[in-house]
Amino acid sequence: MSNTKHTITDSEYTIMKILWESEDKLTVSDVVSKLDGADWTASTVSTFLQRLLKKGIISCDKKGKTNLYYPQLRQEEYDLSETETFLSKIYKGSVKNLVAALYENQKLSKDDVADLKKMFELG
Amino acid sequence: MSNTKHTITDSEYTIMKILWESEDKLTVSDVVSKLDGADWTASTVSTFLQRLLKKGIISCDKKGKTNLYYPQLRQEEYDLSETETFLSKIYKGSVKNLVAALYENQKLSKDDVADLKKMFELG
DNA sequence: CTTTAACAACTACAAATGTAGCTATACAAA
DNA sequence: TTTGTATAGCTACATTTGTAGTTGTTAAAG
Repeated sequence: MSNTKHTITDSEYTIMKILWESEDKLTVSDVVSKLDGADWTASTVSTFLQRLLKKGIISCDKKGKTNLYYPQLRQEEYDLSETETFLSKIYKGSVKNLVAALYENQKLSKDDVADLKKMFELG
Repeated sequence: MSNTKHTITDSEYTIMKILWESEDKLTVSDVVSKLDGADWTASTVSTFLQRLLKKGIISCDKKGKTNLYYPQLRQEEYDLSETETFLSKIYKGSVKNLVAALYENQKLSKDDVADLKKMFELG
């Protein structure tokens, strides 16, 4: 329906992962304390949350003055769409091409190969 | 050594694909005429080429006044690095996770599956 | 030799992105 | 009740990205 196809930047994605991982709705400082690598100020995190809100990718409830943020988009949904974009950009849309490229460049461990084999033998 | 790790934007990547596909070094208007979807002016294409030059991702020779552009980075090299960045961002670095996600969401055709199977049986 | 078409180089500018500082307010501690 | 602390809601600003106009020059065409 509403083709409000907004992009999520890398920084925003970092925030989204935190929201997706959490069962509960989170405040700004909840998010800050869950930041791992990135050390952003609360102000910065707040800006990213505002931008995500504006894009309709998250929502929030108000508990008094405090905002409680939560996703409006499921992670699988977003990840799949990103994956398809990526595959068509680099691999003409074919996973096979991707896997082949990694394989040919010894980027797959024996375990990877074994796991993939197993996965397909059941299918 | 020189950690001049520059990023290639989507538009720049479109240009790079054209340079990679060509055997010969290309002028601005060669590139323009090879543009498929995107219709950019020569000016725009020229800007992208200048930026790629500045990033050291391409070089050019001068033939009189005209510049002849060509890649300084192999496509496989770039694509692999992009792929690894992508995999770690979305799939914890594991191709298996990617393939599994696509598989579980019926994003793989029977042909894809057959091809992948074959690929691993030989490995 | 003069006009023109092509091109490089520069300048420009709006939108998106990364990053954070203020300010007013509300809630909790004292 | 006063005071500190967290927070939301601006505002701000540099950088990157997408996109193109302008200018000066050169090579080709006539």
